[in-house]
Amino acid sequence: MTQAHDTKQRLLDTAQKLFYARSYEDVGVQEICREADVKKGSFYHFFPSKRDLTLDMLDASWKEFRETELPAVFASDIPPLQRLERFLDMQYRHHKAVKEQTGQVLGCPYGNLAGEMSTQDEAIRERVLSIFRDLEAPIEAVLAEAVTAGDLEKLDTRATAAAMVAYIEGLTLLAKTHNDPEVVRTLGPAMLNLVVPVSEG
Amino acid sequence: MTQAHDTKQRLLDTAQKLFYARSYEDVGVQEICREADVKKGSFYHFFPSKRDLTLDMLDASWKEFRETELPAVFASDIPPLQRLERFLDMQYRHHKAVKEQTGQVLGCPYGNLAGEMSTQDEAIRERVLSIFRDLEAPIEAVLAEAVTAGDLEKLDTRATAAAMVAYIEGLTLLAKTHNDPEVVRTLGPAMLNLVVPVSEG
DNA sequence: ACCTTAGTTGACCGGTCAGTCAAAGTCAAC
DNA sequence: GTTGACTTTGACTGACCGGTCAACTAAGGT
Repeated sequence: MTQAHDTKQRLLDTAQKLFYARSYEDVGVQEICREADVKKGSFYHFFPSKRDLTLDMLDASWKEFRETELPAVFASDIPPLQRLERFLDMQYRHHKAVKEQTGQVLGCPYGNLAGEMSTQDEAIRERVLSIFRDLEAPIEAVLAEAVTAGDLEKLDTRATAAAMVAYIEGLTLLAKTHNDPEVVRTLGPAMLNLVVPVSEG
Repeated sequence: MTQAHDTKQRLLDTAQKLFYARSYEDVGVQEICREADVKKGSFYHFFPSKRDLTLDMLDASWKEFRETELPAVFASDIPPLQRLERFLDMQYRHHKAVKEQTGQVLGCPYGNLAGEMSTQDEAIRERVLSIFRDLEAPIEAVLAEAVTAGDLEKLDTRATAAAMVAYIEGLTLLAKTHNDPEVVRTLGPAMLNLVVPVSEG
């Protein structure tokens, strides 16, 4: 009974790991199966296609991140702007740890997929888009709180949150290209200056 | 005599177009050859491998961009900070035009390749890295000029230029994920706030 | 005991992958 | 007008791609 659940979960976990370490197209279902110790027939018992596995993997991966990592980072135990710094620090430590384990900076699993697949698979593009939007929410909340507290001039919290997500993604891509997590540490704090004023009209 | 040069060039141009529209792994040398009307044997006469073609393509593509587009954008006919705005506007217009032609925002050809290939091919990663570094130079020059002119507080021009490249890349990836060039237009100007202060010590 | 259902297995499909090769064609220099 | 370097050609390799399928196993419900 848990065996089936386990097989499916193992496929999801393995796919997540392999896609993140390499790319969607470079990893075949054969390899996912080999690594997860699952026969190919079983793969297609659980998922109608590689693409559907990917969609499920994105949902599961983001759910996990949003429910376990994000609340801790954006918890109200420190002032709002410091939470953004904590978020940046978490990013830095993540890439540093990954580099120590694998020898490489792997970038953002969602950004990687977006860059590779947005023009190729509409469903995957939309899934990643909704993840990006999801990430904007707690950032926007923090910004609103900072404005209320008087730590920040009035600004377009929605647009600024989006700009910050863009900056994080770009920074992560740059760190991947440099293969150096320090890029995130040194350039990260500039994110706090990234302000979009309230649009007039 | 120019026939050979032409065949090679056609392969380069076709590869550039196809890689940009899709991805490195999704485009095979067979397809590049078909599209360029070149037989596969000829491909391997000119390039030892798909990877080497890609390296040559990156060199040629960046050389073209750096020598024809960049000088116009960063020309000294307007104040330094306005040149950054002109750069952003050029980006916006590019993605808008591409979307009108193909129906899709394709992102940054270098960023796409970096995201897909940095963990897979060291040579490609390094080539894109040197492109990113190359792009930082004119931005850094503009920043230095703006500081001299008193338009900007003193800042770490090198780090700020890198942060701006990161932001552009992130913005472009976000626009690709949204499949909407307007992301670049609305969020672009925030780049000008992206300042890294002079590091103390 | 029997049937259903979920899960598993491995052989199999047509097609494509990057890359190889030997032979033929082309053309300029001598 | 022949040589030799450059270029072109298309058939070929072995591996792999995503996906299919029918047969099989195991467990539960009745």
